Amino acid sequence: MRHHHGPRGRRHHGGRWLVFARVERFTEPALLLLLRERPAHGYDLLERLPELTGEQRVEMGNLYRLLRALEEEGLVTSEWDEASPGPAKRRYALTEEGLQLLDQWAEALRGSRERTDRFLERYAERR
Amino acid sequence: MRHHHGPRGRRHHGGRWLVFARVERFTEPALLLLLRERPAHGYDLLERLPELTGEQRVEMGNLYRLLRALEEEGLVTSEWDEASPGPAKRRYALTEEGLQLLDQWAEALRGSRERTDRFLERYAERR
DNA sequence: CTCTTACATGTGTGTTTTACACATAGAAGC
DNA sequence: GCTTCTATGTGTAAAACACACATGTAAGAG
Repeated sequence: MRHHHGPRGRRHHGGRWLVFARVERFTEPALLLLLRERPAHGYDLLERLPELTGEQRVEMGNLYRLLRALEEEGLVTSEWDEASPGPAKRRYALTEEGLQLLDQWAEALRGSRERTDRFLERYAERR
Repeated sequence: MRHHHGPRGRRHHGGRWLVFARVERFTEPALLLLLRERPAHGYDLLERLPELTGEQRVEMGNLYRLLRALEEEGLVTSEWDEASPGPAKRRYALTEEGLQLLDQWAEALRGSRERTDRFLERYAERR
């Protein structure tokens, strides 16, 4: 069994806290941005996501589920890529709706950045 | 029953997406920062948190649970405040461990800010 | 004195998100 | 034949979050 996860973004290690702060559901906008640059399949996105997320790996299981969820919502479309060699791959492309969602994510992320800035400024005061 | 929440940070409204991007578990560092400034009780923190989180209200239920969890971990201490008037209030104060965790959160948030910046720069390219 | 409102601290629980383990299969190199 | 890389998935438990509701003190209005 051995299923015991600690709290999400932090753990105690070597007498000191190690914290990793992430934006909630950040893989979604990261995915949309990569797909705006060019259509791609899941495994390809899996390799390119860490450039944006800063994590070693994104969970592949959740990634594939997210892609299918986005397709159900009409934010991306997909089709089996018959042409290219190797195992069958499903090629995803951004829709107009997905592009609009990406725009909204970008605006929301500017807001998040401002809040983080305010936090850090307030943190820097009164040391 | 009527318990159906949509996806976390976004909803479709009026033919357009409304997205709100938050850092995971952000109430924790916000709480620690407020407590570094001065000891306070839960209800007081509840009113001052939106300055940092940017949300209308933080869920009070989760806030009180978080405070007790932080105490169990030795990050804050508390005692009933007998002196002040009104309903009994539990006054929380930051410990040395809590202060160290706040420092790590601040560093992690600088990392998150940088990743957000990179995302937004990449988003701004190739319009 | 009774009623309402503000203060203050909680519990219960359903839904969503994430982490981790595991399954399946084609193709390429040795 | 065997292993590794590519590629797409399923199962599920823990954690995080949203929403509803419970409990009790005190102050002010009438």
